[in-house]
Amino acid sequence: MLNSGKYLVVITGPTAVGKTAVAIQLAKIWNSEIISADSRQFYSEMTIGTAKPDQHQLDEVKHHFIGQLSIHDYYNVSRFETEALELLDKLFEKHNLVFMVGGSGLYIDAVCRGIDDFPDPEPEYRNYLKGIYIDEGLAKLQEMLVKLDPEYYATVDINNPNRLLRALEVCHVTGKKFSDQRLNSSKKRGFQIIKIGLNLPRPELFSRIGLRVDQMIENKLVEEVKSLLPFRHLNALNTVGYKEIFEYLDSKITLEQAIINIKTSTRRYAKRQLTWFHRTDEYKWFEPSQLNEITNYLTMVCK
RNA sequence: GGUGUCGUAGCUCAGUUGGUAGAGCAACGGACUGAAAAUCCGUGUGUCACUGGUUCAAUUCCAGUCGACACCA
Repeated sequence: MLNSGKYLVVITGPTAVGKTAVAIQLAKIWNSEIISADSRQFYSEMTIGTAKPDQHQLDEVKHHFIGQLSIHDYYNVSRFETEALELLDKLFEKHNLVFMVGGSGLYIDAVCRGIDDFPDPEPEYRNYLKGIYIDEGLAKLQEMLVKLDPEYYATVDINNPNRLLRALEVCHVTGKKFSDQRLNSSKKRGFQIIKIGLNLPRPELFSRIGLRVDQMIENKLVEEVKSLLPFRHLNALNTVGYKEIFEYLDSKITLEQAIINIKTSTRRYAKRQLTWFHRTDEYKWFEPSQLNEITNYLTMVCK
């Protein structure tokens, strides 16, 4: 049943552009709620380094998917797709517009167009593959994949260990070729989707990134990271702002250098986000200050 | 003041037995369906400090100038 009066408004853009503030303003205007699509703000232990909305902002508008996980939990895009869709069903009972805000392009796409169904990975087998990668190198993984799934091998980036590992893992768990199951099809959703991108001229964005990193340090980022030191091997902590402070805590670099490195990594991350968002021309782009224009646009589009 | 070493990409440096130069990092561009703030790929952007000399040809050799550092006074 297609519910044409329901709209998911996606608000995205590079890190530090000012998505949170805009989303809160819009959600207040429509008296609605916010689904976060930020793969690092999920974790309750990571607050300062992920620039989560502060308590005041969280009190203004109901947010979902902020701090609902522990860094010790296993999570992935597919689960996010399922959980976000379940939640959207509920939210659309009360709201015509629901806002999804975040910078994790893959997670946004999973909600908007879906992701193919695969069984959950087996941790033991994943570790086994990782062991092979470490002991025998990339070439061994390539050799394994070309035998199991030559079609995928021909199209995949064979220098990217993550891609190879993933494909091998799926072949093993399902007993079928990865390429036969990777349909890359678009699923129909029971709501309309409106995509808004926020961006700023590069120098302005970069200066905001610098300021925000300085602010994180003032807000005691180092303390937060220090408390997570025992868990540094966890995937959640393979994150900009945390990696660099770990190096500082290891006395490999000075704090000053760590701060410079965080700014650099964040700029590069912002660029990667933009590359992802520009894959499609589905986004209508605004500057974060154009709240009136965005509001008018939404009013016009959401009938 | 004297002697020595150095001055090459945004940064750290390599190199050319004389034929106008290349690595890492940064920067810039891109890919990406269960790790995605992850992971991976591509691109060299240059008055080789300056001025003169030798030479067919100088970033390279020689002299001077300037600058940095070290040591000696």
